[in-house]
Amino acid sequence: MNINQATDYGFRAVLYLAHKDSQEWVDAQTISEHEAIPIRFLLKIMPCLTKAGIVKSHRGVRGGYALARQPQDISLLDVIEAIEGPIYLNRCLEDEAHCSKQSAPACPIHRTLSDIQDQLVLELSRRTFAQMMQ
Amino acid sequence: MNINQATDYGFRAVLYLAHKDSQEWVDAQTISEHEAIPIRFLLKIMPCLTKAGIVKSHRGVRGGYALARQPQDISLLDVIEAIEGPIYLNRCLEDEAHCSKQSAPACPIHRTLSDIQDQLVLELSRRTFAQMMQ
DNA sequence: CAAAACTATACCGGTTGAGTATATTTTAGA
DNA sequence: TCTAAAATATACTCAACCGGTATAGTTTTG
Repeated sequence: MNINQATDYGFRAVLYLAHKDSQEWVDAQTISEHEAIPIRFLLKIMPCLTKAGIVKSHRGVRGGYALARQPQDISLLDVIEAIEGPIYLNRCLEDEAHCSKQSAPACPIHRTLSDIQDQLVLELSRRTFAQMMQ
Repeated sequence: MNINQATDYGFRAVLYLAHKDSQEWVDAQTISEHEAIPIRFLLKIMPCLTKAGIVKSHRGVRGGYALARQPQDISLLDVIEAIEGPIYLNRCLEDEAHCSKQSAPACPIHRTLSDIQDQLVLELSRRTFAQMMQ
């Protein structure tokens, strides 16, 4: 029941870029040093963020990364889903076939967890990087 | 970011017992059959629930399990913590030493996740098995 | 004392997590 | 045009965890 380390590093990388001018390319080495993220691991994480449209990248000499959207338009949920995929509190909420009783919709546990998951996802989508910059 | 299968089975076992008379011992075989839980796996999970004071057990002939508390006094959180231990959305929320920047309290990401974790835990503690029996 | 039940512990195969390594591609600029 | 700086793709490693099974032991009733 937790966020993985790659996602945590992703949060930090995005927050770091949020403090920079979005016209300026910041290379992975710089992010790595300032945020204490292993460089090779960071280089594996960043493409997830670019594919999700959170960050843009530029290769070659003087290349690097910059935010692709405004900080107020990037939520914690965006980063989590970019790196880990969708959130499911229980595997039966991902695919009802996982319920060994084959009764997901009628199951009160399923319904309760579904409610709580919805609240969690909503809350994560409300928290933006703009809020965390202050 | 999810609840594991043992916990899911734990929810079902507790909910099943909640529908029974608490004076009556229900054996693992019966729970296993009604809730479609692999018997040997269930037998590994149940001691977590007894140690947490959620369920009581009785060995020997005509032994089994029964709830140790009223359904309205058992929350989803109780069962999760009994089986998985405490909830931490991020490993830095478990132990600040995990923060590679060594700045957990000052970190806006840490603070935000901490807020969200508190909300999640509160919500899980509000949902009781009595509510799920209706 | 025998059988029915729970308990403790160890094992196992598969998957995920965290991170490293290597080779490739793109680009700016000398 | 060549070189160096950067990102990308892919594969690898090693440990931990997950889901489940197996074995042996203890307690209790009748």
